[in-house]
Amino acid sequence: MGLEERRKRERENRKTAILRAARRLFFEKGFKSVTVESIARKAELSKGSIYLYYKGKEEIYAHILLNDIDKFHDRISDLLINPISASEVLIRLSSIYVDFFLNDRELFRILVRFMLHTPDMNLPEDLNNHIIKTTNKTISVIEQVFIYGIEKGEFQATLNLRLNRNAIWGMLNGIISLHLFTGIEKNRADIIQNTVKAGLEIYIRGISTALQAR
Amino acid sequence: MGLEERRKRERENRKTAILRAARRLFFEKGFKSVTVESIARKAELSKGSIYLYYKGKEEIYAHILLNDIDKFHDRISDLLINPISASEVLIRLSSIYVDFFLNDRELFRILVRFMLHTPDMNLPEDLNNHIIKTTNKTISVIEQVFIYGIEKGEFQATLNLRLNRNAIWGMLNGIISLHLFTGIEKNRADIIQNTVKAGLEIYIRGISTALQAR
DNA sequence: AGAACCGCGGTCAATATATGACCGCTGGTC
DNA sequence: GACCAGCGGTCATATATTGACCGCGGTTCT
Repeated sequence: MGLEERRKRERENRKTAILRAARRLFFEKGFKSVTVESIARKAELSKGSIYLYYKGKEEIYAHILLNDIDKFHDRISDLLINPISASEVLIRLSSIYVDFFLNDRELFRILVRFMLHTPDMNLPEDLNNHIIKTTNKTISVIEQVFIYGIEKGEFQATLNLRLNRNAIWGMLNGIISLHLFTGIEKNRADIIQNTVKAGLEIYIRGISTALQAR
Repeated sequence: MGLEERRKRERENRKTAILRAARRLFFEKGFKSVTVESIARKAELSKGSIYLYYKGKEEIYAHILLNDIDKFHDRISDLLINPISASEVLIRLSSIYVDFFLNDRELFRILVRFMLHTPDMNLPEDLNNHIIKTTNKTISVIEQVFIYGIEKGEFQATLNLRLNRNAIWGMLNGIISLHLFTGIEKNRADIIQNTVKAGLEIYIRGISTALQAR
């Protein structure tokens, strides 16, 4: 209700307005071909004002990445709260994964390049660390699901965690990459989701104890 | 989407924020005992800023009156769009009238003093004219209802328009004044509404053709 | 190759907006 | 009638915003 409070609130609003504007632009054009001027216009500000809120174009980009990565990690982590079965969690996880990156190709591109150790731009040190840390935490969720599945007797106890984690991870990225590369559009997302789901179910069958029981 | 546009929009937002803040204060304390500083605080601005948007306290008050009067007139005018019967319109009109002024005592006080030609403050010339004009238009709605009633054969054709208009108008104001004066509160509004409705129905019976038919 | 040019990220003097200490007046108190 | 308190309104100061401008890296022209 105060006066200081109002200015603070308005400052935050400006910052998020810039982020929202920039996010849409980066999403559809990529980092390089988005100009600061265009961000300013979309945020209904002048170019100079952008620099009152962020150090520069790169920092804006960094914030967007951080937001997206954290949001993604949160969505994935939520799966562990009330797991029904390990298989189910894996399937949901994949669905979230695919959905997220089909809506955020730019982030996907960044993360893939990160994984391949060929980043295409210099991000600030701490952002780099954050990305690596959060990505690892997210990947480790898959491992945790495997552990949970083994504990519940759902998966074979002899499962190689790292190997299987990498397999799932790779499969997801592969399918997404393939579809993005071949230019499939967002409104065909269901096709991709079905492809992933089908592949995953076969994969899960391969590592489940049910197979052994027969 | 533009930049000029954003600033214009924000200016309007500030103006309405001030008006909203001021309205609440005026409503509960009356014109004199509301300080500009208190309006500024409620609108989360400094006192000086208020004067960037309005010439002064009086102008703010004037705008509030204008808004309220126009809104009131609109609500009353809407009744003429799809009239069911003249009696029904009169009853609805009275209900809106009472409801409106129970929620806006300050405006009621002003308008009554206007009608009695004893305004308690000097308002700008054009505001004065607007109030008089709009008030007359609103009063004339009652006359139009009578005319409509006569045309539909609902009321006696010999009805004296001005006399009956004044009677209704006076009755409404009288009942509201009485209740405001005796300190009845807003949450007892139903009692006032029922009083008005009962009185009005008797009045309408008095001027309706149905009586003659018996 | 290198000259000439262009477009962009980033800067900064100029402008617009917001603030609150201050002024003069008024109405009340002793 | 001298004092005071409290208010509406002002204005020098502080903060926020703007867009013309700068320099640099990349691209085209000769």
